[in-house]
Amino acid sequence: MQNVKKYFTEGLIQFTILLSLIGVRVDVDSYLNGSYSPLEISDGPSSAYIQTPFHSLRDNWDGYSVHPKCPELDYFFACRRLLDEVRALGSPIRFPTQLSAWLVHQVPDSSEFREPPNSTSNSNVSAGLLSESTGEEANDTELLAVDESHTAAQLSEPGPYPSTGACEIPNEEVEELKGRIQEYGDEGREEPVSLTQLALSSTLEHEGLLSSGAPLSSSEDPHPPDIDQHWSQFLSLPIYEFDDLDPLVSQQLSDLDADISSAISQDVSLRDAMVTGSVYDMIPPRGGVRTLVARQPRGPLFRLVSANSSNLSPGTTTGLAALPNAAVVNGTRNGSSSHGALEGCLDEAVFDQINLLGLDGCLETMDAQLLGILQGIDPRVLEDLDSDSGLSLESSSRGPDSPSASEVSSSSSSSFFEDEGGATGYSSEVDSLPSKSIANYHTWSPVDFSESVWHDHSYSSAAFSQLSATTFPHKAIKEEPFSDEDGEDDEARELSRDELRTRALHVPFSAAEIVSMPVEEFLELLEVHGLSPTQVAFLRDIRRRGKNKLAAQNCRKRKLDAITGLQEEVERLQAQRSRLLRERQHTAKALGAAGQRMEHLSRDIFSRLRDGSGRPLTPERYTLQCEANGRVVVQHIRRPSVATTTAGGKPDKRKKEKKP
DNA sequence: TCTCACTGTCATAAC
DNA sequence: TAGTTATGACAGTGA
Repeated sequence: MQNVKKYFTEGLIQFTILLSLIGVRVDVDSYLNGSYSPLEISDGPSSAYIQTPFHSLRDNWDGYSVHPKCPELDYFFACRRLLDEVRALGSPIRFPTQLSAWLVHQVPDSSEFREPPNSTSNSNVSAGLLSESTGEEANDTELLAVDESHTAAQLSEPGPYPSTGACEIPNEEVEELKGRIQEYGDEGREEPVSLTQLALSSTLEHEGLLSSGAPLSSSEDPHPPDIDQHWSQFLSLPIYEFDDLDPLVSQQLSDLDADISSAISQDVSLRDAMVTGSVYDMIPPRGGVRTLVARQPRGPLFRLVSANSSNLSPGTTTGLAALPNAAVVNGTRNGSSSHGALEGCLDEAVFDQINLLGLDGCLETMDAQLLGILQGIDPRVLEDLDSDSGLSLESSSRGPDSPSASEVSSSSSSSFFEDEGGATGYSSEVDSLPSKSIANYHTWSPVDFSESVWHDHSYSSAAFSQLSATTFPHKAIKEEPFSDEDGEDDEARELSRDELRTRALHVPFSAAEIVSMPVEEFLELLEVHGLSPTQVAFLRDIRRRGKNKLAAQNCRKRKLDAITGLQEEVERLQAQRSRLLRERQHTAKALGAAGQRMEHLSRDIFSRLRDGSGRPLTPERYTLQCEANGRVVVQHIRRPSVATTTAGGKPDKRKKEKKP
């Protein structure tokens, strides 16, 4: 990781210094504002430039977000060219990136910053970096854009740069500074808080990405002209793989090419590049056949799709849409070199098949092909079906310790694709498919190849009906789009048994399709293909289980929603109760206070009033009444008041007083 | 090893 | 009557 950071920083520093030497201003702030990366990739006549902001890269990588075109990247191409030239100079230089930015900023009036960039200033900058780099660390190492139209507003942005962040540096000072930079470059890694580390610390935001990427510096790059390609490869790697790339830093770039050259294609079209993680779209049923459009997420998928689909006519593209199986070719572990041969085999074969088969032809040939395939089904499959058909098919109650567990596991999922070595799981499936079933798959191109990769045993209730987005590009793909054999095993584990069986039976529909298709289509399917009773029962079980699975998911979701709603209702009612209790207490206090004030006022008033005989009126015998017109009258209490606040003996006194 | 959450499946009732 | 939906119950699985 340190090496990668070193190379990354070196490139930026060299580029920056070069530009500063030739008097070109480099606007880091534009990059800071735009969060553009200097690491744009891709070449070619299509100009489908892909910008790769590191912030978005890390955030969106799981979502396969490929960044759209950005016309402002024209700056970056010039920048990149210069960067390549700078890298070609060799001579690694260690220097904080932010200091580089500070160096190259130019403003007409640099009076605000008079301190020359000497070692003291370096220390100051270092301190500034230490104290302020946290707010800028997300941006300070990404892009240096040549921007002659740099505005003062941008320059005046707060940041770790001295004053306005710009100064004019004489050439001799630059030379001196270069020497110091070289010194720092030689010493930076040994210093506890070196400038290099400071620069690197400013890249903490991208540390995960840069932690173990490919070598970036041309100083150790035996193939400087290939730097873009290496960058492309570097950027094409998922974040989680970067830690695994540390050893690659010390390797030759040729090795790197061999390892990850397939990770991304240079000739990827924009449309391919825009493909996101949602790799499937459901095509409306046509002729009783639902089709899946396989979108390739990225990596070699781009290459395969772009290389092949570009040769396909619209009709054949439709054929591709009708052949979800083709996705397995590309989906077979993107970037996994271990499957390169298999990919090539499937790629060529399947796309040849695609070229031969259009959607129309596909539909017409399904029946005949199905009949042929059903005759060629692996006897073990039929045996399994015979022994495990109907509702008791593949009961989940079989535990691993059950005597039938191994039998079931081998018969239900692995045995169909298990090679002689007994390997199980996804890898075995992938490995064994070409040897045992590739012929059948070629014969049955419509068979759902895609689910060899984007299988999911969870029919997302919302997405399953549409078979879009969430069904096949399941979480495993999103989490480990470039995973190795472990990821393959995960995928194999996530491949539902029904999918496996469906595929093993070479039914021209995936389990998802069988479940989602209308009953009319399903019945038509059963009739048209002339399936055996066992196969009919199998398909019905698939449909029943799939629907019940959806129902169970919906049911559980409803239950959870109900529970959640009830909990929220309880919380709401509890809060309401607390509020009402508080209001009641408050009201009681207010009422008591008002009663006391009323009593005081009454006593005061009565103390001032006299009856006809000149005796003072007592509140015990008289009361004040407010009439509707606002008049306040004194009324004689004719009967004892229940609500009186006087002592318990007073009513008796009133009674006594009233009696006379 | 136990617990818990999640999931798939089966059985059954209701529509 | 067949198909679908809803739901309880059970078991497997992984954290």
